[in-house]
Amino acid sequence: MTAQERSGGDVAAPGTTADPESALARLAGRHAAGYRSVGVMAYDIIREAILDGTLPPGHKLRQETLAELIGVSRLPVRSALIQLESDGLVEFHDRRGAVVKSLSVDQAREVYQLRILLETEALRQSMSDMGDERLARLRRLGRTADEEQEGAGFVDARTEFYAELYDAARRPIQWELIEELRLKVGRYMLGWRLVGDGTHQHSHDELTDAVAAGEVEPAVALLRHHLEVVRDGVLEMLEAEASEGGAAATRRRRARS
Amino acid sequence: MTAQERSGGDVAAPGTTADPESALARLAGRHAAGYRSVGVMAYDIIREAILDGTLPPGHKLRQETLAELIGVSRLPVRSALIQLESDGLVEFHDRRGAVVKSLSVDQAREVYQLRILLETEALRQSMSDMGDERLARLRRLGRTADEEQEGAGFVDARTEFYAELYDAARRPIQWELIEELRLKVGRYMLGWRLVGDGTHQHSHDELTDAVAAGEVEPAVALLRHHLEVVRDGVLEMLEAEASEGGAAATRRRRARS
DNA sequence: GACTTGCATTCTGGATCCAGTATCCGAAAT
DNA sequence: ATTTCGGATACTGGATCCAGAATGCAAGTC
Repeated sequence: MTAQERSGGDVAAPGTTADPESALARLAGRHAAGYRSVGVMAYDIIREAILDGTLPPGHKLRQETLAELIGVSRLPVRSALIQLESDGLVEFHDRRGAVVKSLSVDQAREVYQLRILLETEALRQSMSDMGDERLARLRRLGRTADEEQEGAGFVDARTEFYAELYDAARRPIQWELIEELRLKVGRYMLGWRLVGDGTHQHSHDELTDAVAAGEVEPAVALLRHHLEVVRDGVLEMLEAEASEGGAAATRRRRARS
Repeated sequence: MTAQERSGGDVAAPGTTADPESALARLAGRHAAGYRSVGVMAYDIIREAILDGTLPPGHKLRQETLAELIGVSRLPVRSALIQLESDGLVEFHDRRGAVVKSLSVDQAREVYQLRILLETEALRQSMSDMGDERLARLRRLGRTADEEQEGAGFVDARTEFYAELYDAARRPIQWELIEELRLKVGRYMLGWRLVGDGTHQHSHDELTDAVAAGEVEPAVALLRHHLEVVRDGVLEMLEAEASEGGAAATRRRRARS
């Protein structure tokens, strides 16, 4: 019972989400199974909680609360937070703890600009060296990605698909950069998808077809278009959130450093 | 691997030769001045030690040794190592500690491929929105970068120059990615520069001229060529090191002044 | 009644301490 | 003599403990 009523007055004021505590506890339960080190478990749990919206942007991350929620000491939590800072998901305010980093509209635009640049190039290079067995894997993964609907599995399936599409094994650094960018917008992506109309459900399959046919420019065009559609959705959502959420943010007397 | 470390140079025997120990101790001295947190100090020290070659690739990083060398506890060292892992400079081997990550020839080639892609694009965008005062700063920084010769200042000056050239302030994420890539090859860059013939000493100035004239494609060509030259130098060095140093350098420590 | 200042609470960052495990060396057996 | 098994060593990862700093509250004063 150490978590007082502060949750009502401090951070969780915008009542859209049920309190992060219980949701995060469930996450911790799912992840409870064997991990080699609790540090990476804490990292995975917090990371997933941020990505699926359990911990919304701006949320203050108290080390002790997270620690007892996950069931470990504060130390692995700190390790996890440091990693997440390098990932660009959380932000440290000197001596005042960490908060979930939020993305400005400009930053989101920048991310998609970079993703288009990097991923179209990755696709070109990947297609210049495409074998049969990679193609088969790609088709299987694409189908799975199109089928998976719910949160965690959906993200994982998509990730595997793109890892294969961009030949992550042979271009690890390129893939690392792309993953970094995808991570930054991951939390907003999911939110967008919930309100999406499903028009682009089968984009993976289409893309795979073009790749299988060896038609580079059409495939690149498809990919670019897909990214642009997602970008527009995310930007729209962010802009709405910025104008409407501005009042709430002001209500919280959060001073910036 | 690195049998020499365990044989005695690592654990005890202080003041043997000009080992990483003493060099790192000097670094720690330079950095001793006021830091808000010792964690970031440890990070800076170890990072710099890796980049300037004091801690060569493959070197085993014992937490306790680093801790007492820097003069802090093991905990901030761990924090620093975690951050450096995210930066791609060190590598953790489960339960067996961390080592300085080395770059394969393929990975180096990939890095430069990505740098050319990202940095030429960054230059194009930056030049489409170039003001007078940015140009002035750029010229000043470029001159400084061409003048600075010795290690630390050289790297810093170059970084500032490119930060201005690519308009890091207005495109923070793009700059972040570029920095990440530069970091990965930073350690090898320096080694290459020591044997460089100085032909490209004034590359910053030339580039600034083209940028000032507003000639986009010539400027991009200059930048690309510069990167290609550096890439070839680094790759050449890495290949030589891989073939000749493979057997000898593993067990025999590399003497560095 | 409002503002300022001082004190108490709380939370982060750091240090020390403890347990688990991987490596290394030696001894014994084949 | 070589190989394998067991114990000792030592290092990493985690937990608990401690100090410093920032925030919030309250009391006193203008």
